[in-house]
Amino acid sequence: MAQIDDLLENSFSLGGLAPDLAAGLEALARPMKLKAGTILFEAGDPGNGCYAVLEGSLRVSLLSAEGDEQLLAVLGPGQLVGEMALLDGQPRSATVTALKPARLAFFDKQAFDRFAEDNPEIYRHMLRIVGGRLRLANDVLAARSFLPLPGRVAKTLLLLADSFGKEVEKGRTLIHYKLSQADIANMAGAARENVSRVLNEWKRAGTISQISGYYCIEKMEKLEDAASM
Amino acid sequence: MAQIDDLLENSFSLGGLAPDLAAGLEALARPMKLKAGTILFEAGDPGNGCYAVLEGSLRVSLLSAEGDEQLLAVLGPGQLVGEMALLDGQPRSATVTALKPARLAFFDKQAFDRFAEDNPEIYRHMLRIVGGRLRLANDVLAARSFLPLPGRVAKTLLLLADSFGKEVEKGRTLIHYKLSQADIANMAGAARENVSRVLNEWKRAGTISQISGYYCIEKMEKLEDAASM
DNA sequence: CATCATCCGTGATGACCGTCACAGATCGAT
DNA sequence: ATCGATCTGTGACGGTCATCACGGATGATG
Repeated sequence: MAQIDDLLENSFSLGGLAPDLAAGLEALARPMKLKAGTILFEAGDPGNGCYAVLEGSLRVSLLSAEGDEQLLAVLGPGQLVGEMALLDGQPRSATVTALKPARLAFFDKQAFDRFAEDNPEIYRHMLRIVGGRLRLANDVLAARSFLPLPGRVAKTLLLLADSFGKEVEKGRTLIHYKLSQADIANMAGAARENVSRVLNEWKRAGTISQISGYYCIEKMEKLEDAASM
Repeated sequence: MAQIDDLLENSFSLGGLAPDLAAGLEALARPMKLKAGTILFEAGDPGNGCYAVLEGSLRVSLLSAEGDEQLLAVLGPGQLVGEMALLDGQPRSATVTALKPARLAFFDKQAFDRFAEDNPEIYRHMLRIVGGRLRLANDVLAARSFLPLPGRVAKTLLLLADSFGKEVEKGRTLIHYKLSQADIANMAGAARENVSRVLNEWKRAGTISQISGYYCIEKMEKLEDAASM
């Protein structure tokens, strides 16, 4: 359980809690595993708690009746998911799946509520997380509204770089997550074929590159420029 | 100040607070007026507090560099706006304007923070509000991703009916807010001309009508059907 | 290493919808 | 009541981008 503790104390999303709170939360957490390719929950399901990612990554997406996907986010270790269910009793608003095996910590709604009643400061923390999500959502919507296809792809890469980027060298940012063109297309809201064309153009121009399958941003400015509204 | 009190206790957004909390908030509120056509704040401004609408209505929107607008919401009396600034210290993420004169109650960030420290239950309340906004944002993004133009217009009308609809008669819902086609277009993410074509088609089919300028939904199912994904 | 599944590149085609253009309608203001 | 300003209806045109089609690359798996 030490690892959960570590994450709760150190991660971006869960960090900043007073030690006694983190300890209290740790006691609530129920560790669990998720196999590759399985669904954690689907939009419309009743929400009975939330999860923290300990290891692996989860994809959060909206699905249309025809099976089209709008990828909202890919969450790595330290991120919370499904937290909305703790607030209102509403059903889950998105679908969450694991591509590769993942380890999670589950927080039961009832237990969490009881804990929060005694430690209401925890809400302040949740507010910051949910607020951040809202900002992100607005940002994505703005991109969708104002930017043409290449701009949306640029925006997508920049967002991914925020979550998974490692500045491997001065000015070069590696996106340390295995992405298919289809993934990028589903985030940017575009057809895979056109994403392919855009990415290749940028590769030829030296704006981006691929290092053993991982995308690498070579000229950040070019992308920022394409993504600016 | 009795009116503020009324709103805080009765409104959808602010209701449900324990009476002593509502009273405490009332003490914090600073009444203010906004003239027609003025900007309350713009995206990028530092956020120093939040506002509750007492009278009139505000439009929340994102603006592109070229002046295009993405209307996120129209808020009527009882709604909170600018609450994100209370959570993190981030700048405002959207622009809020008043078309017609409005009366507001302003909550200063510092004062609010101090109050919330003593009454942390208030955060639970904020969470429900922000969570609702996030759900809405995802919903709008899904519509943008999956629905063709007519579907997005239908969705927009249904959303507006949620905020401003009065069931004037069995099955007929009047949207009690003055909307131009341009407004609807800016919410739906479409060109005004095409919105015009869609609305007229629906008028001819008897799906909607206009009563002294206000739109009225005659056949809700038709719209729901068009907006379903 | 052979086979199958997925992923990727690229052309051709055309639909959807944004833009332009403009006339008629509506509404406030003087 | 009149004028200007804004809003609305409708046609024509063209661009962006989704879709289809398919061959080649890459990578998992027995």
